[in-house]
Amino acid sequence: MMGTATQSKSASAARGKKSLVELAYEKVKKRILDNEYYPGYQALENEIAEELGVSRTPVREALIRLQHEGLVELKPRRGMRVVPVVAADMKEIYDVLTALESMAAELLARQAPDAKTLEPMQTATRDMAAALEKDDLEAWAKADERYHRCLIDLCGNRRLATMANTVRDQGHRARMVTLRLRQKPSASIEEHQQVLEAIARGDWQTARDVHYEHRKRASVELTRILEKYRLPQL
Amino acid sequence: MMGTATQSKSASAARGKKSLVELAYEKVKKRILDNEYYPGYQALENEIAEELGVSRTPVREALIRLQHEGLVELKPRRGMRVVPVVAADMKEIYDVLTALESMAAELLARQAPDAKTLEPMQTATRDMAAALEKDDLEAWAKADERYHRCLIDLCGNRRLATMANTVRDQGHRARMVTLRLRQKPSASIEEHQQVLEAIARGDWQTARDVHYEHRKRASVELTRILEKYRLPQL
DNA sequence: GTACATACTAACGTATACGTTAATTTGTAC
DNA sequence: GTACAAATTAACGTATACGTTAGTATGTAC
Repeated sequence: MMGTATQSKSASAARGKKSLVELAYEKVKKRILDNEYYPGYQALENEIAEELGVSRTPVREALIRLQHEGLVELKPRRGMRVVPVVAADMKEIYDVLTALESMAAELLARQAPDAKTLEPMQTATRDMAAALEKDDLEAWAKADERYHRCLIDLCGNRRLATMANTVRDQGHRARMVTLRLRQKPSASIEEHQQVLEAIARGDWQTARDVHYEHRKRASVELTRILEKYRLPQL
Repeated sequence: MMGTATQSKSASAARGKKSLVELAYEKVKKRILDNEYYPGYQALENEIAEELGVSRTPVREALIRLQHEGLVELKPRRGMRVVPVVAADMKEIYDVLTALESMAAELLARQAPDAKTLEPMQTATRDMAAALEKDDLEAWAKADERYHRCLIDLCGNRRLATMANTVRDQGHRARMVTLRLRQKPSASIEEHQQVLEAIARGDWQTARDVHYEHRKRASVELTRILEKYRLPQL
């Protein structure tokens, strides 16, 4: 069985420029975010290693990383378990996002960036409007995510960006599931535009405050839906 | 050499309830925070493993964790390197702390906690005043840290707490070094008291805003000192 | 059938083995 | 002495080995 998985594989990995740890990390993470490894799903280190055709070592390191990022739990004899997200978790996640992103909006506004810098965010906002016209919620969600991702990338604070990305990933599944359960998310577009205008004119207080309210509103909306539909875990 | 470090050690580790990874993590982290492994210090996985009397495996896992927490860098052939903190890093760190802690103050205030809950923070603030009377800066710093740690622990958001602790550790060394270079930090005590009062009466906006200004002030003060004294890296 | 003791299994934590390759050293030409 | 090529070294990434032990299965008494 799997006799071909010899050490000569390490050579191909080196050529491909990616370590087996990174590979395992990305694959497992993708499966979790895509809901292929559903909440509560369990698997042993061995199983994943065999699935990916590598030894336990890189899988183990990848799982440890995913554990620290809050996507899986590692229990001594039970392997990894995809951590389910409940309503209370979602509130935590959104509170952290609110804090970090409104700071990002402030930091970006303080730089009073030119139109060219802000264009990715402008484009994302326009794409959201276009997607909503066509009732394409998937596209809307993608554009929305792009907007938020740009914001934290542009703010210039690497530590903040890493942390915000980590918690956003934690809430990814829940956001996807609730996408179809809520009203048309039309308010977001207007709010994004207000934030963008404030940023463009260097009005960091307004940028911060409006973004803060934007996230807070989204948080309440989402939490309410989770409770209304009694979604126990996502 | 080190012939006694056989696998039978794993038994003793189990008895002691702590894995060798945790042990290595804590020891290396302590040495970094205590400035024993100074900024820029380099060491190979092997060296640390031998120092700690364990094999490379747990050391490696501990170092990877420290890397994700921003305390060390791992470079392919050079082992680990303690990452130096420059003025720009300090600004990043304080901006993240400002964002997270002012959210923590808000969250705590929204719970309108009773006096008993807030007592650890009250005590910490009083200890700060007492330490300052005696010109004991070490004690002041410890009490100050206790105040901030209590705040984020009490706010109830675990994710926020973990992240805030991580970045605070990143700035630990710099804070210690600058402790003696700045004016008597007397403003902090008054500000802490204002935040506490706001929290106690459930005034979450004031709690948030005052704490925000408190951190911002500290950030500017610290950054200015780093530049004034031309401290290149800490 | 239930309750408990014993034997067994296998997953993990850690140690060790090993191929690859970046960094260094040695060597050579000019 | 400098510039470049060949040989050497050793650190890492990954695979494999192995002891410990939690969890399960087997067995026995009632």
